[in-house]
Formats: sequence, C-alpha cells, structure tokens
Amino acid sequence: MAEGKKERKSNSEESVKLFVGQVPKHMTEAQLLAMFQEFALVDEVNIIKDKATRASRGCCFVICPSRQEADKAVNACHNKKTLPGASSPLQVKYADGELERLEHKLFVGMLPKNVSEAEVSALFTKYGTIKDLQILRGSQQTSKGCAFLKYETKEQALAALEAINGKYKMEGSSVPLVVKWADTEKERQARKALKAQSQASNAPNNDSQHPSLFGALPMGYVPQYNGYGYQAPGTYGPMQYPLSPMQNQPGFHNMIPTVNQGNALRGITPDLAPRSYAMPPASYVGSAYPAVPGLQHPMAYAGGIMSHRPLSGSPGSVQHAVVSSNSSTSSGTSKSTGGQIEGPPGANLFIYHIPQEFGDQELANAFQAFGRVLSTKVFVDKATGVSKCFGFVSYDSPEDAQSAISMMNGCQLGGKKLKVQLKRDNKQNKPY
DNA sequence: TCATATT
Repeated sequence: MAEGKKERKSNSEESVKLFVGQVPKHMTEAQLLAMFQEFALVDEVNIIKDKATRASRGCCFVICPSRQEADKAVNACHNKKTLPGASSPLQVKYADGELERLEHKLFVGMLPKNVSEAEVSALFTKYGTIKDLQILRGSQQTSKGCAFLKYETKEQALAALEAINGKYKMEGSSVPLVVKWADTEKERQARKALKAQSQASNAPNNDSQHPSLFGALPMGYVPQYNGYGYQAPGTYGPMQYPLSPMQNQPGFHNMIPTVNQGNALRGITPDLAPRSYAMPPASYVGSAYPAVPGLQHPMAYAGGIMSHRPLSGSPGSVQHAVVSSNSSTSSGTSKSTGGQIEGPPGANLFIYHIPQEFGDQELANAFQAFGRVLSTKVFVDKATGVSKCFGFVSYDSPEDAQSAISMMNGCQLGGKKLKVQLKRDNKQNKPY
C-alpha cells in the first residue's frame, strides 16, 4: 500500500497541530497561512470559530508537516509577534494532546510500591527504546504505584501496551499492571474540575452552588470519561484484568460517584433549572429586572439596596438581595454574556474582590441597576472552575459606568469591599 | 488585578 505524496498532508502520524492565540478576529486563514509560512512549512491553517455565529474566536490551529517545522513556527512566533489589532503577542504552542501523542507516552498503573525505575525499565525495554521513565512519588519519595513512560515510537508503545496491560504481574504482586495512553493535559484538567465540583456540591448549603459551574462543566464528557481510564474500551482491546483491584485506586473512587453526582445534581434539585441556574442559555444578562416587576428606574433599585442595607450592615444580606433578584422569569432583551461584548470607551469596568460564589449572572445582577449591561465576565480557574474573584462589566454608556463606580466601588459585598474601576484600555483606537 | 481562546 504505497502512500502517495499528496496524502502526506493528511498524515496525522507525523504532522503536528499548533494552537495559536491572539489572532485578530478579522484575519483570514489565507493571511495566517502566508504569515506562518515565512517561518516554517505549514500545511494548513484553521481558524477556530464560534459554533453558532461562525465568527472567529481569536485563535486558530496551524498544521505543520513535522515536529521540526512546528518548532520553527513556535520559536519564531510565540510571544514574538503581535498581529495588528491584537493586544498582546501571538501565543503559539502545541495543541491540546499533541505532545502526549507525539511522545508516545504511556501510563503504567498497579506497580508494586517497592519497584524501582530499573525494574520497570527492564520490563518495558523489551518492547522498544525507552526515552523517559518516571515513577510517581510522594513527599517521602514513596512510590505512588504508577509511572509515566515514553517510547521512541508509537509502535513500540502500542506493543508494550498490548503485551502488558492487564496481563503481566510484577513479582510479588497479585494484580496485573495497567498500561494505557497517558491522559492529555486537558483530560487532567477536566478531572480536576470534576473533582473540585463534586467536593463543592458535597458541601452543606449547596443550594447556592455557583450557577457558573453548571455551564462550565464538561458534562458531555462525563459518560465516556473514567478517571484514570482504567476501563478504556475498544481501541486497545477489552480489559483483560479483573476490575476489583482498581477499587483500591484513588482514581476509581472518583469515577463512578462523580458520574452519578452529575445526575444527582440535576435529579435532586428539580427546582434548580426553572430558576435558571442550570445550563442557562447564553443570554440572561438583560433578564433580571423583572425581579422587581414595576421597577424601571435603575437607581431606585440600587438605592433600595443601599439604603435598606447600609454598608455597615450585614454583608450577607446585601449579597442575598442581589442574587435572589434574578431567580425569576426572564424577559426578552438578550445580549450574550459569554461573547465578550465590549462597550464604548469608558463604559467598561474592571471589578475586583467579587464574592467567590458570584458567576457572570450574579455579577450582571449586581450591576444592572446602573444601566444596560452589555456583558459581564467573572474569571474562573480553567481547571477547577473556581472564581478568581475578578471580572468585567460592560455598559453601553460611560455615564452608566461612572454611576456604577460611584455606587459600587468600596461597597461591601460578600466579605470584601468591591473594587470598581474603569477597565484598562489596551487598544487606544481601532484602525479600520 | 484587566477579555486566555483548543474546530
């Protein structure tokens, strides 16, 4: 089966995918291709677009024919060039999972705690050249009973995987080794987030669970996803070792319960969804006024909060009043929260010391009294989904932003005093 | 502590 040269492009074995951030949304794939080709061989550029609007999301993939070419592109461009219209330099790196794939990296589990690198190496070297091997260890150098291992080629790694996984018991061990492809960084993060989430929802008073977490969760991912992947299906053959030993693995315990938890969260709190907490559509910023149906003048509402609950009073009450204002019906006008809509200059606020439990929605609720809120964004840790306690609020007029500053800056919300100021402006004025 | 985005 000779492979024609024309098919090299689709040779996923050798080619390398790079992720590129800080790409101005107006740039075309052809323009980007031309630019990257100045530095390296590039087969293809794919702009990453919003699924719904098809608008650029400000980043793209670049496919290079080899790792060498990919590295050339990274070295020449990463943090080195700022495209016209971008506020910071290009971010060029291997796309998620590329490194793991290219390194033919395996995870080895169920190692006896007392085996050494040398013993593992002796076993695995039968299947190929080991480029890297590392047993995971805890604080006192105690083995965690697993290791990462890199082979020179995919074929070698696959041979080892198929020969050893579930079949080979190390001396003195009653259970066979587990060998699987190492998780990607993304998978690790997904697991972290799930774990953090499950802990959060096990906590008492979980009625006030972050709404933002629901939307952020990779729930669609859950059913197939299985902790350490010990039950990995199909690709490498069915599991041929007994399941029971896995129950001793920390990862195992997090696996099934977590999945159930996802269902439980939806199941046991049927009132959650109607209150728009669970999986809201991307448009709820403009929808919270109705909490006080007759209220038209924003200041009246703000004044109400401030005067009935002076700053010296209980902070919790303030927060509660604001949050609960949204748990009602929604009304028409919708601007997306997610899609970083910026207002005109002077109408965008940077907010710090946002209460931990606030998501985009709560932030919008707290700030919509002062004008039409175009968008809000609370930043969350990518891995854990935990709020970083800062974010943005955009209005459509600078006057609204000013009144928000005067009313909300220093306002005690949750435990701390909000810091409300104009957002820094990177791009002074846009060129056409 | 200032919009970082993985089809």
